[in-house]
Amino acid sequence: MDYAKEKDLAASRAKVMKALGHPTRIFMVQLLSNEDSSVSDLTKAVGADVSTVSKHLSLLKQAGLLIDRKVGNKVLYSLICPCIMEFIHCIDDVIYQDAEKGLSCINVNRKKLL
Amino acid sequence: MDYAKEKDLAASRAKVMKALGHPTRIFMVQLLSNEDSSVSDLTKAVGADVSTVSKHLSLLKQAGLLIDRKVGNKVLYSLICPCIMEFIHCIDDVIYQDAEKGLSCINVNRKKLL
DNA sequence: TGTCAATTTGGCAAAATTGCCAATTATAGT
DNA sequence: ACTATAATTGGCAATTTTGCCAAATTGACA
Repeated sequence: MDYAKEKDLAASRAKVMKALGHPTRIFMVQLLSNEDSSVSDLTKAVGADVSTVSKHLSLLKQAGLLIDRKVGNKVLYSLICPCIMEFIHCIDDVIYQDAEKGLSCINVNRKKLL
Repeated sequence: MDYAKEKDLAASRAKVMKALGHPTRIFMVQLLSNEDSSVSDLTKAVGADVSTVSKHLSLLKQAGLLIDRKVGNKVLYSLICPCIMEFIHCIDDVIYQDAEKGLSCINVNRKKLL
């Protein structure tokens, strides 16, 4: 077997995952799921150098997760897919399951449905 | 504002995302969503050194995504949350939306619902 | 017990990521 | 045009990740 297609798909998916695989970046995505924010707002919230924040944002944009627009003096970033948060909540199952051992992910899901 | 809790959550989430943020690792997760596999099987599919594959697997295990069990001569790995694949499909929306510009993620989702 | 196949671990060099500072660009408001 | 604020970019050192080889470990089975 060659798996060429599956590997291509994996590479595309990995790129997006990787973008989300940094504490500061996923934190900013969380903030942006509440409201569009400027670089300076995010910089305050994150507590790092502006240049660092700016680079993280452009990486997220590059991954297809954010868009930006100029408003007055500032650049506002927004989530392209607000649905990305549902997706992130899905990851939380893995974290819970890790926290309370023995409780399978499926049970966690069932719990939430009840 | 302090955001201490949100930042903690972000860090936990980032850890899992990061584990999935590598082409080889997410490819193996894809394979494991079909059937449990041994290190040697995965090694063939991936086409890297066994030691490399073994290390990737232990990283995924460490992230809470896989478990392993010994069966005869081999170590079989399996997905703890098969639901992780739904979550991965969610990412595909971002990829599609990137491919066909102008089609928002929400529309892609609507399409799938129809 | 000895051997062999399967897997993990140690070690290391190459590559990639991260985050800060300094310098640059852009633009709103005076 | 000038100034001040906002953001991006270039550059670089420090850290982390990656992937291979070689060596050690594990367990099945003769």
